[in-house]
Amino acid sequence: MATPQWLDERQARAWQAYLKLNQELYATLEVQLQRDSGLSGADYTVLVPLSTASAGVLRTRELGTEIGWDRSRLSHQISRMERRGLVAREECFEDGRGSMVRLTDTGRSAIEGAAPAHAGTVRRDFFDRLSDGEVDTLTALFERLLEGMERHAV
Amino acid sequence: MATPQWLDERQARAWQAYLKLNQELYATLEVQLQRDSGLSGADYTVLVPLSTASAGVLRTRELGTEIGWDRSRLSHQISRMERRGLVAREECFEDGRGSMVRLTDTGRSAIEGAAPAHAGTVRRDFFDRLSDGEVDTLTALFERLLEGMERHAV
DNA sequence: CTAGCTTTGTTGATGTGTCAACAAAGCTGT
DNA sequence: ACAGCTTTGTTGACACATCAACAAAGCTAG
Repeated sequence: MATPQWLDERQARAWQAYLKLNQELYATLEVQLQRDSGLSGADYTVLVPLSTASAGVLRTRELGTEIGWDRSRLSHQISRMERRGLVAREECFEDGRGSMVRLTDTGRSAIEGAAPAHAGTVRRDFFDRLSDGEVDTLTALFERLLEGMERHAV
Repeated sequence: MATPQWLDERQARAWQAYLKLNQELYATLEVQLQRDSGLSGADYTVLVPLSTASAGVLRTRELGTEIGWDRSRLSHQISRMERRGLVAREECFEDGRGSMVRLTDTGRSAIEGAAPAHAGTVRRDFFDRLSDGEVDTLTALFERLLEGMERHAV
């Protein structure tokens, strides 16, 4: 989404920088993750909550809520990850509609192997170039923007 | 890409806010574009440089460089857009390997119809919630981060 | 000139994201 | 009990992104 005119010059420059930064940062993280661990960003996003859940099992719905994905997207992703042995589907006893996702040993090794280098890349390309004060400034601005959007989305 | 532990608390919070903001903002823009103009974000990105190019024609390679896409991604996207009549492929006379992409009348109407509402959404969810000083701060930080990444990418 | 390398673009395969349709189970009011 | 609504999850279709293989044209050194 390039968004040209209809923004003033100051805004256009800010917007360009924001879009470009996202593009570069996401691409870098995706490549690093894939190369060093064989995981995609989508895999990583799914594995993180599973790895911190007690027993490595989560209700599918919970998992989806936690990462902000809808049911379809998550179901497709789980199917692909199941094929590769990263997770396993299990029956949900409390609720016959539901299903559980279990982190396999393979999946746990993958996420534990991937996390340090991933976080290292985030630090190298993001936090190491910002002072503590700047990080706080960014956090405040991002959270303010987010709050505004959530109020709006309703 | 959720990135949990391995960042300190301040960093984790900043990173979460950044990821969430991107997710919300991109989703909002995508929905608004699609609903109000029938264009996707990918369509929009391709149409913008075409709409400002003289005669509405660009060398495919130039277009790709401008928006930072590789040849394959662009070729696939052009094929989909060509099917819908938004652009047309033409022969490149100066260089027999190349090809040109022309913005059709349909494509021009689409981008001109879409731009104001798109920019309006960007303003509403982003710039209207930031002071001029904050916009400048963000621009400076984003550009600094970008510069660091480009140096690194080599 | 021409053999080999580079540049440009297309294609097919596969992973990812969104949408609409569907099915099964749970819930609610009567 | 049960009809109708909601919740949860899966599936198929299609748009989008990435990668590797390929082909054709240009370039360059001998």
